[in-house]
Amino acid sequence: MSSPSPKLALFEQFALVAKTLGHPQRLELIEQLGQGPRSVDLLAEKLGSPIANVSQHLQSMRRAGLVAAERQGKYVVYRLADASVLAAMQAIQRVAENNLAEVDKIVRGYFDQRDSLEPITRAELSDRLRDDMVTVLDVRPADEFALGHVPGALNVPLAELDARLATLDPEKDIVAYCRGAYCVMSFEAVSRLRVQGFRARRLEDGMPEWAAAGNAVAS
Amino acid sequence: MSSPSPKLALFEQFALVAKTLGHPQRLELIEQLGQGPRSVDLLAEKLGSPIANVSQHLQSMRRAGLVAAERQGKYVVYRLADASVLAAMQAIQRVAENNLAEVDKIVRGYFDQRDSLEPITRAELSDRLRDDMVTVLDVRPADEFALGHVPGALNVPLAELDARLATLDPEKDIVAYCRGAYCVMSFEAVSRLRVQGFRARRLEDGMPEWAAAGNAVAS
DNA sequence: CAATAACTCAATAGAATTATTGAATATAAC
DNA sequence: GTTATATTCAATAATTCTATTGAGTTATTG
Repeated sequence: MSSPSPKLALFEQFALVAKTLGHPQRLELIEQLGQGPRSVDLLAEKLGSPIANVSQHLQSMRRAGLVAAERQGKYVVYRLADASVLAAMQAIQRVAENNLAEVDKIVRGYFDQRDSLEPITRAELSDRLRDDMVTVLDVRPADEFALGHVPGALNVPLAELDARLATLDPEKDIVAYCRGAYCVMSFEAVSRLRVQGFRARRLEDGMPEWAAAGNAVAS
Repeated sequence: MSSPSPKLALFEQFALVAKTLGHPQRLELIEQLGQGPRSVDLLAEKLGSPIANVSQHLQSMRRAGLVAAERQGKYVVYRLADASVLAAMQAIQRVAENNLAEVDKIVRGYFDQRDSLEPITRAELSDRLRDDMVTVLDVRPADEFALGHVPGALNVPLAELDARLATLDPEKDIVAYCRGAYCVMSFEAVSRLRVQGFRARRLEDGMPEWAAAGNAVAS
């Protein structure tokens, strides 16, 4: 805690933020919180981790200015501190995407269809939405959909995709979105839809970005 | 290295990037490399750290995709992997700036004049440069200036500021820039210039950002 | 006012990170 | 070739981080 120069003191604060972002589980928490405020309980369930563990991660994230907490009855509800947190996570993803061969390998290695990787931009989707030419698929689990989603989106959780193929209009293009840019469920959904002959693409990023871009979140 | 789900594998890669950003010394290295490629030797001298230590940090940064290295004669020259690295560092600074009271405290606590904190934007500076109404001061040490700077800037290292006050035109506004947005030398310079009656402000960010915005770097 | 649920706290052991030291390697200069 | 310089490597000890466990708090429910 003893920092002689203000420069070092500042860099220590910046490092605290970055270091706190540097843990997979905490990134997952940010991904979840990007969709809206959540209780410790629910987050722990989503991550499949012990509550005490998640609680500690959340507290270190609060100390680093990444999240804020508020008690609501018997729950403590955490939310992202502000939009800059998602921006920082995206900036980090961008670095990894550009410069780590491993990232490319993981994405390409897991999904066989190359074209399933080509995303559609938000602007493009907005255009085509006006003409009603496209079905927007929210492939997150039903409980996450229920807690907030983009208006007009159809909730088809990945687990139910096969069962609900018949209800999808094969004449329309399909755009699938998920939690965030690297939520793999949208990759998987598009891959499987294409095998079935649908014209499907995934949105370049997920719920929080699209909601932030002016599409109100329906609860 | 055993990652069952591709999702976790991806998040581990992202975490690697963030974790590697999470150390003050490595952030300082990025600040230095933001100004241009540098040898291990020079970086170690700038940071005042043992060469072996800096070398190890640089190597971990290379593994995380933050920097690239190239041997040039007996030197090994490191550079930032790409522009996304600086963007990520800025995004992290933004989070700290918005959400950590400590950052505000450090900046405001160290410099007494509040108005010295109000930065001028790049766009504003560009406008006023056309009318030749402003002196642009590069307050970095002479060796860093020599390795690359913004054309038209006057190099007045902080250490020589007092001695060179007489050579500055008191009729013109002064804009001071430094290494990056949080390089404290520009704060200090503006503060001291104001005490002497100059109309001085600092640029909202530093060398790399301004150079990236289309102002070629002169060597 | 118990009983329960949600969360935090404290303590601990294991793992990872860091700085330091001195040896090893690669290149250039002589 | 020998020497000097720049960098990396390897080994170590000190520190920090992480997950786990169980106990302690706060708030709701009956």
